[in-house]
Amino acid sequence: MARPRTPVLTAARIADAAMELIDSGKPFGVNALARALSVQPSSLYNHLDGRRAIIELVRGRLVERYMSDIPEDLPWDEAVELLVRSERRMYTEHPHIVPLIVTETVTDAAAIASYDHMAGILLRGGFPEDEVLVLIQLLDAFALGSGLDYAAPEDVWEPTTPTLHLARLLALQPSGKTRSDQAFEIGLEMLLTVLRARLAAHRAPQTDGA
Amino acid sequence: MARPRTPVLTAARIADAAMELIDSGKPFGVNALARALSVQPSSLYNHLDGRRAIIELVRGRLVERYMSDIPEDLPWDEAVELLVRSERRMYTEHPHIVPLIVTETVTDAAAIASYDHMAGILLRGGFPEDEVLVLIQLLDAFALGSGLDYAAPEDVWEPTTPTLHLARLLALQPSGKTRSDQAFEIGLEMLLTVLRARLAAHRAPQTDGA
DNA sequence: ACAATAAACGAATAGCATTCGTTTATGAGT
DNA sequence: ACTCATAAACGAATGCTATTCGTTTATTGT
Repeated sequence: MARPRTPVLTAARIADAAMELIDSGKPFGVNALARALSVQPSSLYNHLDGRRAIIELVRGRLVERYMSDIPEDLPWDEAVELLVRSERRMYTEHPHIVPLIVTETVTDAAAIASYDHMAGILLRGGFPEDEVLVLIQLLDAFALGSGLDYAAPEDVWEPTTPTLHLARLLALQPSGKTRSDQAFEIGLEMLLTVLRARLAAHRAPQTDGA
Repeated sequence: MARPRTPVLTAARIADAAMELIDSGKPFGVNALARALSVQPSSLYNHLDGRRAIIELVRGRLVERYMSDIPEDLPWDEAVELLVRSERRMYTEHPHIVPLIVTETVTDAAAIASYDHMAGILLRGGFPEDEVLVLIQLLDAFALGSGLDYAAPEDVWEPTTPTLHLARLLALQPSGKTRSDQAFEIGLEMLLTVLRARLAAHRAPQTDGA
């Protein structure tokens, strides 16, 4: 086959198929994706720059789907809560994307824009410039870890040797997902609490009576 | 060559070579490791169970090296601080291990023991059983993220499109490592603060005047 | 109409992890 | 001391992977 009369592939079609392949749980790869599209692997390179680009494309799709539509006029802490909840939902509903994106540099425009959005929220909230990045990173790591834990807590820790506590704590809770939900709520509440406290401390640094 | 008069490989030798290969920054793989050991890839399987086992072995080595020797009689918050600092140092001094271990289930005995140790500290500190795991996960994710950021902040976010804040915040600080150190100190202080506050709330749940 | 580009294929490359059969040396048991 | 199971190496083979390159042909722009 040479150039087809009507194009077989599009970045969008590739992204859709990639998401489907990833969500199916089958191992993701360029060749496997080409097979799913009934196309030769090399054909994909006419539309994309290889594996990493495909993953970034999928990341962008998900970010657009889950992280857009955050109202602009919310108080900073409500906006942060909404963003973290959205990000976690993204991971819990697409858990197989997580191992693929955690090891890749974020270059996708929508994803960058989302982090930029978060930066703006924190800056407008009053956090100092040299703190915003670490806060974003902290919240991001929390959302990511929660998503991973939701998908498969036993895929995080798998004790083979006897433990004093860990095995019991892992087995303690009823359903893994209910437990993970509770854990997420606890963690989110803690993070929001500490953010609010820290902001208050910045606004009134003299009140610690030193 | 058949069986050599004196064994060429040992699990320890393999682990050493694997650490060296990983730390060198060259791509890690079974074949590459075998090449570094002047051995056929298949020979490694006489001592180990493949790639994942090698990575877990290296994880264990690092955990033993960095996470042991935490005094038993410290107050819980000092012990937590020491553990998180140790873990972060582990990642900052061996950044290339991070992408390898984040996607692998923790099975190594020493690593499990370390998390178990942390669980014991938090339980003895007075945290409720159904909170300990999420706290460990939060601290772990923080240490991991900090280590990654220290090694290469530009490997986390790489804006290609113009941003309102992110690019400026990334470029703001002098040296990446100094910035990352400050970020780590801020994050750690926040986490310890929120842990102490939460523990106090557990001990005196009636004081919120509901 | 013609040239440049776009988009497919197919073949080839170089790497990967893993398995299997073969060889031979070592160590244990009698 | 002899035998035999085991240990530990090799080498070949398998079936993946990502990527590049040349070829073909259809479409698009001038």
